[in-house]
Amino acid sequence: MSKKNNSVEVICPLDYAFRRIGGKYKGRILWYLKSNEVMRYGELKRAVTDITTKMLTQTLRELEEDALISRKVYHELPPKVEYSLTDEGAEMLPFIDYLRHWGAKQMEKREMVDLKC
Amino acid sequence: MSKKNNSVEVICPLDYAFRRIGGKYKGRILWYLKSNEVMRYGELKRAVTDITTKMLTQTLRELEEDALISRKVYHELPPKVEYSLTDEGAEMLPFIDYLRHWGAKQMEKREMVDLKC
DNA sequence: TGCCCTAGATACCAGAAGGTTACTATTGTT
DNA sequence: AACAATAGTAACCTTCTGGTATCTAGGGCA
Repeated sequence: MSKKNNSVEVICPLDYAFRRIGGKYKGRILWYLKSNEVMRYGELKRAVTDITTKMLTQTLRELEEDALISRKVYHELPPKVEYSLTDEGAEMLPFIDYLRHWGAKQMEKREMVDLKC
Repeated sequence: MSKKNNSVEVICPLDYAFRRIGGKYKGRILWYLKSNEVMRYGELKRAVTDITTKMLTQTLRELEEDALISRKVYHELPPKVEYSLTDEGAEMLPFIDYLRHWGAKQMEKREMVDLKC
């Protein structure tokens, strides 16, 4: 998320992992990419209903920097950019699945309404 | 984390789950509780080396509100309070394990120093 | 009497994360 | 000539998260 590249970072792996997949939209983006193999910028924008272009771009850049997704630019007009999971990103899927199910179960228990996302 | 109890919350289970276990120290606290069965406030304070009393108390309250840990007060002097995982909290452990290992692997790949926490 | 212990509470503050709005380039279409 | 479509940028502002510092109760102990 943030990048304090001053000297050697000594941190807890759990914190590190959380920072890499935390953030308001990262989980959902990875999730959508799982189901769709490859998605264009606009498709993602429509999928993550409440995201703004600023946040989408920013989040995609962070995920790319972290090697969880890859970005393929087609030099065409109008522009076309495709996003897909990398192998490292795909490794996060079991974990995302687990969290989704757990979250859904908890929400049910609390009678919260599940916005199927 | 935050509680905006205005009307019915309609959210994505993934977001919901992230909010419940996100936060700077939640993962680590759950992790320590896993290894120790039950821990006192002061023990946790010493375990989570960089946490302040404010953040520890706040985080414990949130975890308790979310039913991930339980809090047992002994009415003694000096005070004694024990924290332990609930069943729901224990359900998070596989996920925490997964994240920890993934984080450790990634850190190794990036030659970062693992502060064993 | 004053200091230590435990398990916090409280007020105030800084910085990070995220939101809003407007703007960009380039080509095809009407 | 104006507009649509795509994939963004940039400046600015607000909110949220976490940090700092100080204070609490109530008994044991020197």
